[in-house]
Amino acid sequence: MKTRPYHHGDLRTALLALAEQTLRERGPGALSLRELAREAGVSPAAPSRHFKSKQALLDALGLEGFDRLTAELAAALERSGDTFADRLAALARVYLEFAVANAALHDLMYAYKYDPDASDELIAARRRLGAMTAELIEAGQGRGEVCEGPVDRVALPLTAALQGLAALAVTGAIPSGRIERAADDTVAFVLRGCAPTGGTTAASLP
Amino acid sequence: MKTRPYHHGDLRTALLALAEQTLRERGPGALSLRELAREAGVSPAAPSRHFKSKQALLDALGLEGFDRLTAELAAALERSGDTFADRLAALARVYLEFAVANAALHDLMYAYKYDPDASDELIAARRRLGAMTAELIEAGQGRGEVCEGPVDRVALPLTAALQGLAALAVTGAIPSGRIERAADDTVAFVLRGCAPTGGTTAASLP
DNA sequence: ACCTGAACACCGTTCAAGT
DNA sequence: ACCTGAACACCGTTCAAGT
Repeated sequence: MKTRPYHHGDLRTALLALAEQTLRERGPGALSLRELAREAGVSPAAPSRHFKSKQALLDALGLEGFDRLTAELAAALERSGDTFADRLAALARVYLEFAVANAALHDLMYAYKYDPDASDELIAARRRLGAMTAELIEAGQGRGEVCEGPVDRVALPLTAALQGLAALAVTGAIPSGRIERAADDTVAFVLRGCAPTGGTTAASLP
Repeated sequence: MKTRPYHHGDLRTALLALAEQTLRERGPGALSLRELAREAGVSPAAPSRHFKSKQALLDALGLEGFDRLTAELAAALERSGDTFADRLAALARVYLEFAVANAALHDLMYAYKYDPDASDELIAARRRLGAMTAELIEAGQGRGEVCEGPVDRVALPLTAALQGLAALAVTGAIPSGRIERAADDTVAFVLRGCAPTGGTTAASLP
């Protein structure tokens, strides 16, 4: 007779998977540690062995999100062309897709604002993502397709535009049928913003 | 002898004020209807006469935030110069200031994503804010300082950049000492993005 | 090492009853 | 109309005890 073993097997992973499902299907307000434990067939106190608090579980979930997003972006850049315009378009497309397809998770990833001692790992993951766009811009500067100057002065507005676009899409400010065009418009907008001064735009370079 | 009257006087207003204070001082996670009631010197059931649920109180708070922000922006535009560059800079400055000074409230304003039946008033308030930037852009087009075309195709990227900038500032991605320069950079970035095609930028017009 | 059972101090919401 | 008191069905977290 197949009886439940005393040990779950991999409760930590199971809890994370269940949490992500709940997040996706019923939003962050519906996420309860006790309910997760029930769904995993385990006592209310069991999760505390793997996550010292509910916030710790949320942090772990957010970290997973950053890792997945970073991997998807890296893969997309791998496949993309060499011009700054091509690479920016690829980045924007994948980022927006991720944010829309994982709206609640994407929210969580940037919601460590009120965490008393925000998880260091989470901040590090975010920094890794930031490093990707910095590399993108430096390469663009090397090709003469992006205006010169400290990377941050371009990276910040660029990141703001992309993240803001994702926020608009997720909150429904953009009708879902027009998300792709909004993305194209934003990429064109950002390209003009990044263009070398006093000359042609990056998009019009050979 | 001064004894507490049976009626509070203006419980609704008192609850909203207490809620905003808690939000500001201890973040959204610390917001409890019961605690608010305690602080107002009233029974746990009393708030339900004024807000049919906790979410309804949050919606009312968000609505208040939109009203205040809209008023501040309108006042700033009133005082500002006539060029698109001037008006955009004024808008950006005030918006960013508001977001940073009211971080938790600003968050709340855009957090109706998972509200089952998102408050219509809240959506309307947001639309009013959107109308302000649309007017800004149309005026800029009228002066030949913004590229032609459907307003949305400029308004969306512009809004994305400003909202994204606010998000970066609030989450601490921008060191608080460099927020003002980041704002200036973003305004310059947006100006280039909005500029009439094939010509000088809006910033360089007389 | 991993989990249970029971307890503690909280929640939001509802509803009869009071003023 | 506005509020109280008491109840209901939940929470997150802790801690001795079990396997």
